Amino acid sequence: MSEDQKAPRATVRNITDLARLAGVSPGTVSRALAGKSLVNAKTRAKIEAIAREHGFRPNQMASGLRRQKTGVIGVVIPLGHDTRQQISDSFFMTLLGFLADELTAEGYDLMLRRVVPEEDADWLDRFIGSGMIDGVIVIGQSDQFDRIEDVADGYTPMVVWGNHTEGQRHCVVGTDNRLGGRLAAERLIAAGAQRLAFLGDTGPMEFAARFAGAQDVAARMGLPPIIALPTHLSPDRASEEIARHLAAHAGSIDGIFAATDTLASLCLTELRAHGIAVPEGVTLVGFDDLPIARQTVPPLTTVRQDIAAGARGLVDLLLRRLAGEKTESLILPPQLVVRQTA
Amino acid sequence: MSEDQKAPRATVRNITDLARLAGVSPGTVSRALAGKSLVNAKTRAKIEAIAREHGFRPNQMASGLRRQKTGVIGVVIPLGHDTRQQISDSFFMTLLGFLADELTAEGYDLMLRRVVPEEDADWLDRFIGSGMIDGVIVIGQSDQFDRIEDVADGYTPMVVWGNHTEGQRHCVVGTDNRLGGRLAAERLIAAGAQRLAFLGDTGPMEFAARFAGAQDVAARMGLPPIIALPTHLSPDRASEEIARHLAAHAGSIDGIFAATDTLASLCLTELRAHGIAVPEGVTLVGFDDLPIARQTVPPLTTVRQDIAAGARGLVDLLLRRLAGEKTESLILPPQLVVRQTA
DNA sequence: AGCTTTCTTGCAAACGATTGCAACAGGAAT
DNA sequence: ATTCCTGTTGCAATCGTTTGCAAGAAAGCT
Repeated sequence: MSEDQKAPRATVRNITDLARLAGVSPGTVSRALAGKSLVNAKTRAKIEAIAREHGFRPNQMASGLRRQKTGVIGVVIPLGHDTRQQISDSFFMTLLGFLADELTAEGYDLMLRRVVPEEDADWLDRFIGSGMIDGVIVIGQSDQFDRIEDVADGYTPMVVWGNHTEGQRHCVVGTDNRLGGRLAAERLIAAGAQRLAFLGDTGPMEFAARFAGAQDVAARMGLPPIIALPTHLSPDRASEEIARHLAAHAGSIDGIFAATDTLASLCLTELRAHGIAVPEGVTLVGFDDLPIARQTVPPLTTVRQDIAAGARGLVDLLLRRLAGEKTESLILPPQLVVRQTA
Repeated sequence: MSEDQKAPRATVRNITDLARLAGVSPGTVSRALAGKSLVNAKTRAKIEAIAREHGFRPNQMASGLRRQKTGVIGVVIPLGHDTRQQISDSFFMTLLGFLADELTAEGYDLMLRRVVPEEDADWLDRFIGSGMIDGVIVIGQSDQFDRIEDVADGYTPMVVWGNHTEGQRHCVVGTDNRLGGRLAAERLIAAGAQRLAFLGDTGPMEFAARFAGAQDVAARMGLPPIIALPTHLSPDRASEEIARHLAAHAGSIDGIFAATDTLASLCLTELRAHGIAVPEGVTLVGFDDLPIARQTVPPLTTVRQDIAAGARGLVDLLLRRLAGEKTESLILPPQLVVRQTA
């Protein structure tokens, strides 16, 4: 009777409290809750019952401290100069969503951190050294390639989304951007364009590679070099920049390769505003194949990145690295999706 | 000399190693690194120098365990029946981006967790009880209102993004969806519509409130009740569902209130496919004012939610609650943005 | 019965940082 | 010179869980 009254009242804050209630030692409770085989079935049942009744869960901090692993994977997004935009960038966000799925499926939690490398040179070491994460996924190299390289040798459980460069030391997962750029340029040319432009910042490595790929094709075909029309990525700034570019190069270009679908979509809007028909007046190809590509008017021809496969690759490689394996980078093939803008 | 050689070689894994190098006790190192005032300036400088030289950072797990606070805020997204879509949903993702900003600015880390309540009834308690987080932000009530209510009394540091219901116990931040619904309906009617439809699932509370608000207006104006055209949220399924709805109700409706801009955009595409002009044949209003709303053809009239303010509110309230304050819910006013679809 | 196995369990030492308390130095005040 | 501060520092307990080791019990073997 007094037991019936006391039991629910007692708060179980730790394994020791629970052990007392169950009449066993803390060690046994730990083993029971961890599902180890070395505990008697009846004892385990009893412990589990009490735990359930009190809604008790072992403290992950303590567990993490003792086991020297936390069950948390860090995901860090370094923001370039263009601070604001990137995280709201659909591509990264979609990737993040898939990452969350994959990590959850593998029993890991996800710790998200945005960093501005310019304000905090130490961003990567700080995250890694915090002791809070078992491994780290870096989304986008931004302009931090060197810093990532510096860390790569000393810290194994790291995988990066980005562009692959010959001989680099850090493990990367990403689309073959150069090939993607080639596909885009080939399509523009096949659709009749001769004087091409690349729309977007060529600073980030991924974009630079896309630009280079397109340039390859132009050179091979004997066309004039592709001109770069730099923009920021945030929609508001990009829109006016695009308008300016269009005004400046009105008649001199007939094919545009946009660094991302987002830019392509904005470009489409500006083209309409300038009374330029697509694909009749100018052909246009985007990159990513985000959902928006299907809904533009006309629907956007673009180069598809398989984001889900990318997320799967990132997590898979990271887990293998956590298991001590030495892994190679993973380069995914882009795929041209022909719709109506080129 | 031997010191010069030995110092860089020695690995500093914890505060004790560092203390040995500095010739002080671990306690002093802890105080120095924590920036407490009770340590001599010279000692502190020396400790900091050694720490920097060895790239040492105190282990957050241990610190968290001892201090009983982790510096991490959990952000959990409960996924409804419609598992896949939600996290890639632009609205939630944008909110998440802003949350990351705000939390970072306040010195907190963000632990992201997706859960499927149907598979894991215990999702909220599990997260809270993990000991890994100081507080939790729930993004979207989904169909978990009751469970959230259950927890609200026993666990203070929780704030929820969602809809406010009279007398609820958990602290919520959200847009006044009912008012938003009224604004949308009023606009549709002002633009000449008489027979309205609501496009979207009316299950989630937010959507139900938007629907109800619109219904209020229809009733007040003496119009026939608004019919609900349910859809899923994932673009692929939604598209065909919208097509079906349009086929079924072709001539019988002249104004559509879409639950989200994403749906509105899809709807616009389907309307075009059906040869229905907007706004001449049908008027259309969306909800959210996502970037895409500006880029549809024609640009979308919509009801704006101030996502940045929402994120700020969530974090602000959560911090106040962490400080022990008892806070009220925060209801943000929606704002009609008139473009060209109504 | 005596001895080896096989299961279960308890004990106690970690994991690494924090912090109340006490101690000690050096200086100021008496 | 004695006493009292004030400012620094060390000591050791603590946060809650895990786990190697050893002990005890039960069961199997000769």
